[in-house]
Amino acid sequence: MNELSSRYNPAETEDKLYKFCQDNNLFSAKPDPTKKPFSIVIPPPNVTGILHMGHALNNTIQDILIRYHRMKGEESLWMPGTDHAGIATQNVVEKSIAKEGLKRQDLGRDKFIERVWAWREQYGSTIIHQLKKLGASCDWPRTRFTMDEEYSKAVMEVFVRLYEKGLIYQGNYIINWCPRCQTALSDEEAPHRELNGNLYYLKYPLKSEPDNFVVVATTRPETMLGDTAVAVNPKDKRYKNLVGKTLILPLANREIKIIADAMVDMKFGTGAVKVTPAHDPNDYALGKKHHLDFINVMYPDGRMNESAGDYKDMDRFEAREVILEDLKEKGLLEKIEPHQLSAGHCYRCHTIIEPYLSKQWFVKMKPLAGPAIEAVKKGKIKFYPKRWTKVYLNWMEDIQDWCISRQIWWGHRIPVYYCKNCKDKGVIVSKVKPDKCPVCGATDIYQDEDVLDTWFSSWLWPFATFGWPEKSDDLKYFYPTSTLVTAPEIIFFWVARMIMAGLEFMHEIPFSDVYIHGTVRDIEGKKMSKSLGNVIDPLDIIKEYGTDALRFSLISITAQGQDVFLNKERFEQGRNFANKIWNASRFILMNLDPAYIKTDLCVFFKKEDLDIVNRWILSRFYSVLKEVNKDLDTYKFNEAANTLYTFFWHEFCDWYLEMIKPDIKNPHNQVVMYKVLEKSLRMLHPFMPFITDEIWQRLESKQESIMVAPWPHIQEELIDKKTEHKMSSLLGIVTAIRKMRLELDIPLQTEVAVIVSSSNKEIRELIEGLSEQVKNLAKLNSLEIKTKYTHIKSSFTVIMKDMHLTIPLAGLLDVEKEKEKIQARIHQAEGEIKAKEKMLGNKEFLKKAPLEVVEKEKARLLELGDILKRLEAIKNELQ
RNA sequence: GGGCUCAUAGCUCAGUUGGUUAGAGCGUUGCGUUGACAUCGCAAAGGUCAGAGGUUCAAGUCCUCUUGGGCCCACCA
Repeated sequence: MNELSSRYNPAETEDKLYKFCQDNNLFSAKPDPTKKPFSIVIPPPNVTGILHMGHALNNTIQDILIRYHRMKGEESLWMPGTDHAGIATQNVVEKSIAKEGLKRQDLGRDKFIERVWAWREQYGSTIIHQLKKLGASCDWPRTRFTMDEEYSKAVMEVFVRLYEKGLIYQGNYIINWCPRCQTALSDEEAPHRELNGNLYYLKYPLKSEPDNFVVVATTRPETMLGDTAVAVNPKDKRYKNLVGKTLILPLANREIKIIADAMVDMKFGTGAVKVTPAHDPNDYALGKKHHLDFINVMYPDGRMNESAGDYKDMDRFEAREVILEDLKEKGLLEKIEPHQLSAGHCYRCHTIIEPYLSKQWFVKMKPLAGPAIEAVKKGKIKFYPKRWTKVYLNWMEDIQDWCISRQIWWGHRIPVYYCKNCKDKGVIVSKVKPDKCPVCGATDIYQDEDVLDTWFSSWLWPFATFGWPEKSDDLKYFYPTSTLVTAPEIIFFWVARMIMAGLEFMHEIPFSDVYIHGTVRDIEGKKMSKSLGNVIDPLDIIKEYGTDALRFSLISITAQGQDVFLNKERFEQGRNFANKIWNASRFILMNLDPAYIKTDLCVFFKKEDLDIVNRWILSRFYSVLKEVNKDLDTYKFNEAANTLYTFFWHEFCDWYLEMIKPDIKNPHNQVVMYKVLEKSLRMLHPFMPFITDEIWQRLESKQESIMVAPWPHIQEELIDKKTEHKMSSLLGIVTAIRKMRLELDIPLQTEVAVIVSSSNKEIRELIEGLSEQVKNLAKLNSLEIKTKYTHIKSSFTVIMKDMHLTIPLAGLLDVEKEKEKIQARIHQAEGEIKAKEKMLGNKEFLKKAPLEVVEKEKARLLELGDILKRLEAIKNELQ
């Protein structure tokens, strides 16, 4: 057996142990019919990604689940991979070639794509390396990439199937257009943000009476050049006799009509709204309804186009200023009011998006959403915490069609082909490029320029990673996966769509549980982001405190579904805990006779032979195990972590080890301290994989990782709540004695005897029986407890040598007040007993409630009886 | 406009279908380093559980309202 060095060194051990596990294939999983499968697919990070705290939290949670289930004997697979992240990656590579003075257009499509692949080759596994530093026990040889050849096949397959089912169509719509990225964005990719803008009031003269005007209000005056009508509410008396009349659109000098539509809000602005069907979604709808012209006044890059006349080639915002100047000059600008407005922003580059009319590909979502709503409503898929269910359902029930085409180069190219010969007459949708046109037979065939939205590949992740559409063994065994662990911001992007895809293509849900964790924020509640400069880099924390410290601290503050507020100091807790584990283990190793290692706990002793201290710690251990199991099964990671923390540090180290110190060579103590340590290590392992493994491998003196050790079994017979209760009273007494010693300023070596008398024989005996050990407690060396104990903890009689002293510990005891308190407690206990009796007498309850709950209630009832008796004894004593 | 969420110690937060004396970490203060651990130990101070009302034998926990934060969704030009 090796001795442990005086201080744990994370840097040294982490890489060594991770390599050990990888070399021994401990992370790999394959179908095994004798075992229950447990699988998680990683939310694939962007290839451009670098590890941030969000990843650290997300992946630590997954790793805990995987390691826990693996130890429980389930065939546990954590499927890793990365996402090609269309726009993000293209942006990165564009930036990199810009250093050579190149634009992607200079290279051309094929050459540019080559550069992207080259970039991916070089930097694409950064995030993977970083996940390994985190201790993630993924089955790395399986690593998938959404642009892999095999994966791409699945994407094509899906497109074709949906098209053939009539669920994919092409159409002209107002979409969110990013003029910088020059691509369409889905609604989810264009979040609205508040802006301080202006509301401009423009005067449009009437054709028949050029001195009369209709005033319209707009936030985007540059779009006026594309106006093809002005709309008013038919109920609006102000405009009633103007409907149908013609206006002259200033600057453009075009004639436009005044139309009436109920969509117009009379209260907003002037009640008259300019209609620009090509540049606004509402106006587009009006345009369709009233058969207006669609005049597009912008180039895709946001500059004004030839329809804008004199303003051609100006940037949209520049044009706005010039147009306002010109209108002002003509006296057609009535006023400008400051106005709070919200506008969509590109989620990648934060440019204000332009609602833009263009031809795009869409997926009809309603038919896909139906089954996905059902699955959640019927409870086949459960969200943790529950409240996300509602968010999900709200969105699904009002789902809009999904714009899936993007005008970028990096991504899955849309499998749609056109024949040059019979142009526009039809499209050919095919997984592979056809040799000739099926209509005219011509061979001059070209592919649609657009690529698919990145999410169009990631929504297939839970089955495409297993080789779908092939019916692989992996797919059969590991699908549906068990739990999805992700952040709330991608419920719509990803989670909902995966559910739809799973049900559509696999005819089965993709996962049964969805655990949504909080967002990692800084201590001021701001989202951590590079631009704010408030980032705490997990890799820095790993360097400074160790991976285990990072993981433990993160988990211990992650209450289910709450956002995580972080500052660096939080990680000290994890580091200190690691240190504690290390030192306790070191102490035990120093004092352990190796002969006891192999001893079977149950064979070695009878429970009745153990003293209360050992009985207590064993009972506590198994109670903790039970709690941790429950917490992990219900995704309460912080509670599991904190339960373990408190048990290990404040019960096992602070009390148990201190109490057995004087008699540490006693075989009972030897076996129990060793067993509790080694089982605790196993339980701590999912949270702190490295330090537990390092200690374990030395404890057991064998070349085997703790990760393949079984998760401890609960031994119900060793759980003894009564003993736990007794012990906690006892510890309370000892604590009180310590306090008393301080207050009396009794030097450590003074002989003190506390006389304890009690009507509770059991406790008295307990204290007497324990006195040997209590006597030996650290800093209580010469304390001997003899007899007197009263129920009232705050008062003790102390004998110093032969001098009797009665000392109220916490100030003088107010008997009247104390009586009142006791009476209140009695009242409360009686009330509770009544309620419990009623509950246990209720047949409905007994029928419905799980056995466990009933047992718990019964135990509580018994306990209450004891409490009541005790309270009454105290009451009598006070009289 | 609709929905969600939060308010508990100086700070950051736990608190499991209502039930024993409301907890932790950090910070503050005092005492303690003779072989596990100063990345430590023992203790102290610090709470009208945001406010008001209600249900109950019993409310931090359930209901209503008020106040003040945060987040998401939505077609206010």
